[in-house]
Amino acid sequence: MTAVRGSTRLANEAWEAMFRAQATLVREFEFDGDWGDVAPREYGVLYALADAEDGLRITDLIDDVLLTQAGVSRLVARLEKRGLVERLADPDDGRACRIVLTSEGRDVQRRVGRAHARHVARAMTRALTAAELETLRDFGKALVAAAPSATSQHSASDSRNTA
Amino acid sequence: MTAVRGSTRLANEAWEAMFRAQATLVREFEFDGDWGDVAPREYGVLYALADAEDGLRITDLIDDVLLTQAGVSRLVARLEKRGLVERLADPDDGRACRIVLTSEGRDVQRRVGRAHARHVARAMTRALTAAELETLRDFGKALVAAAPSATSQHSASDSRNTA
DNA sequence: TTGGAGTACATGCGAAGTCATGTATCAGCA
DNA sequence: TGCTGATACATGACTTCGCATGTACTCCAA
Repeated sequence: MTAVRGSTRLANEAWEAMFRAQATLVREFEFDGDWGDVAPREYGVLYALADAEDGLRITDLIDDVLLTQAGVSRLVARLEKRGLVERLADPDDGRACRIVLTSEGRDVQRRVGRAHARHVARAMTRALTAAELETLRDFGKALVAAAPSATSQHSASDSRNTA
Repeated sequence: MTAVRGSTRLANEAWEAMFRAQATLVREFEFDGDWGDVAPREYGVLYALADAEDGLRITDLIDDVLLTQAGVSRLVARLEKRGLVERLADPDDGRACRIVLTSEGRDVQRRVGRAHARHVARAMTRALTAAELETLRDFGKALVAAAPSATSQHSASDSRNTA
């Protein structure tokens, strides 16, 4: 009803601002964060696994670390070689494997996670108030909720929901 | 100000929501966008160059495409080989080069840019109102403004402590 | 003017990612 | 049961990126 034309410009400004903010902060976190010897993407896997009681499958991790299936497979292989995760056979599906944290992997996740959370909190609160953070969180959730759920780039028409 | 403890959780929720939203949309744009034969990162270079009358230097592009100096150098070399950009000698600095769009590069940028802008607008407006987009844009700018400005990691022996 | 430190860019090399494809398993149907 | 297509994962070939380093140029101070 209102001017659709003008909102295109506004929408792109908002996207670009969000994009740059994200990029800027990711850089800051990568650069002077306490990552120890785990790369940010590796930490992403450990973080995702930390909340999964029965482990996760390779395909589940794809959405968490923004990588292709092949990339996740190799990343998990590296983490396994370093003793941070373990590959177990999936009891329900002979093709799949369940990735779980080893106790060392859990230690690393907790240690890095705490430092990272502090860093994130510092970066966010130095710019936004609590009320604004709440609003930003809601915006983020709304954007994800409004997105078409199929994210896989191999099976193009996978319409399953995030568990 | 308010309880720092509780706001740590909120700040991390906001960060994660923003992170996921960005990742989700980037995926969507990459997957079913009209990129033609230019990768998203390559488009980032063309986009940055589109607004620069006198071209940009390699070091200017670093912040735009989120790559190291070496990465930008190679990326520009590829684009040059494909005839989309051109390297000119910088009249003011013999070490530097000014990257400018060729006419073909400008065409590609415009075509891809229009389609991309429409896609971005669609994704943003389907979740947020105009007022919310404005707020989100302001949040993004605030986050960038509050960040420690120079995060250049391209100078090899920069003053950083490897933990 | 000149020597040394700093900056802009390029490049060798290894790490890490994607694409295409292969193997094993699952699911549905005759 | 046997056949067909889809799914989960691994892997070879290739591309791309970062780190370390090299080269050429600029700037400044003595």
